[in-house]
Amino acid sequence: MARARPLTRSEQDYLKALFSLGGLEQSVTVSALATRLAVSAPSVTNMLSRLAASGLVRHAPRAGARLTASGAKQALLILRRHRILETFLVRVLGLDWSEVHEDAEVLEHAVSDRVLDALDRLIEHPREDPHGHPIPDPRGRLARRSLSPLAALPSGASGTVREIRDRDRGRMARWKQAGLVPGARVRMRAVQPIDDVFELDVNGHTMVTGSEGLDGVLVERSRERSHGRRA
Amino acid sequence: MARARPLTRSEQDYLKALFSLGGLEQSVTVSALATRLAVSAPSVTNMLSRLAASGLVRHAPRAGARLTASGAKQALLILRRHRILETFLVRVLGLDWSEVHEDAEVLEHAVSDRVLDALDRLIEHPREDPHGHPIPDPRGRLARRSLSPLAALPSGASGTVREIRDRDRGRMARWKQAGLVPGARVRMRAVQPIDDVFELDVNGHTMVTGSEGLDGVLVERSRERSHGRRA
DNA sequence: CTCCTGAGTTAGTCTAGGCTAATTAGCGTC
DNA sequence: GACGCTAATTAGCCTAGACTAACTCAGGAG
Repeated sequence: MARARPLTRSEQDYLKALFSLGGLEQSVTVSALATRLAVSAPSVTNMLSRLAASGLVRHAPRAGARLTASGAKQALLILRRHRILETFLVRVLGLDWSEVHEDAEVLEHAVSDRVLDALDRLIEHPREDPHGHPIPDPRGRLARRSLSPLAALPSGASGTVREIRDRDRGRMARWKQAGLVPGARVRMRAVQPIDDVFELDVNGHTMVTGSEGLDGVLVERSRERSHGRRA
Repeated sequence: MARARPLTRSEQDYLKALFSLGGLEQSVTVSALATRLAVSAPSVTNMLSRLAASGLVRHAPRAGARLTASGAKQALLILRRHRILETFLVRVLGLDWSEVHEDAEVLEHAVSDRVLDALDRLIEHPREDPHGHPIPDPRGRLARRSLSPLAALPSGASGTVREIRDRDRGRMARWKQAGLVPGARVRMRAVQPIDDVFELDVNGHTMVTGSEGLDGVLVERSRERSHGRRA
């Protein structure tokens, strides 16, 4: 429970991964963490017990790990730094939103609170980062939204892209080129589940694609003019 | 001589300290480095031999260490990052120039080349940082200037402040308040070496001070209207 | 009910980069 | 020329955080 010293870089990375894989409730397996962080399973077990000793995670042997309230708060504060940095990198430095992730990943551990606040002020306290992800507030609270994967949109339904979650830079760049960015209006023209082919309108243009990674695109369903087969 | 992997953070810090204490020519003692970096002497010996093995410093046992050409280049490139960051922190984020050093110290190791270039572009490729220090060019070349410590100015002589080198934040803040910043015009009204009292005009205002730390203020002597007792 | 399999843990090693304590090498003094 | 001071080096240890190899346990197949 005693956690006097500040979190090390690795500790922060584990907390972030834990949050991103399991959120606030779900528990995450050792192997999922190992894959995500590109480390071996023993490294994970080892770090988890240390984090458990500081009261940041709960770790039942052979049953995965889950963030405690205090761990979740830390994770959200790191996420906040990450997203503020990404927004800065894109909006002020003009870097490409499909490529800033790695930079933010490093800087989030290096930037002092003073500099972070100044950056946040400079970009005028945005609520969302360039991928459309909501930015936690300074106390670590995150706006909840109910979004669905683009691939789950029934044919005929339409919505607005809200988040891009993919980790594949190439794919993100392609999507960006196709106009599939946060804020874009999309309509599912046709779904052929057998062939795994999706035909959709993106801001007027038609796009045909397989489902590969399409669940990394989250949309907000539109209520109006719902002439699709909704339940 | 073999140096495949990128420099670690500590290695970079040692190179920077070596440059700042001994420049390109002079050799630096182990204890000076230990003091500057706030580590023990054995740690310094240890790191020096590693740097020597990578061909970045020359280290004769019990005779101090000196940068090699390649070490000097690395040091200057790090200095470049540091100074670009300080300039960004002051000019864009509006932080106080007497307080940005620590932040730059951390960020210089974290910022990618891509982000550094973008920052440099944003601040329009300055030649000097907010303390007046020249910024090395992208190939690690530093403009040479001939400046003298303010305390060495004979009475009657005047000049322009070019650099503030102090590491004491409080003192820097005081100087800043008194107008003793890069670009300020100063004239030495009177020097009383016995009492260690200096009386000077700074941008019109008169300032009386002891020599304490005054050699951290570097001025460029004016040639014109030299009615002081110059040699 | 036993056995196999695979996920997870334990044990032991490595590297970077610190540390303290003990030793050595010069250098100045007498 | 011996003495002692201080700077530097050596020796040995520590922590964070990784790794591999070897062991263990729980859950599904038979």
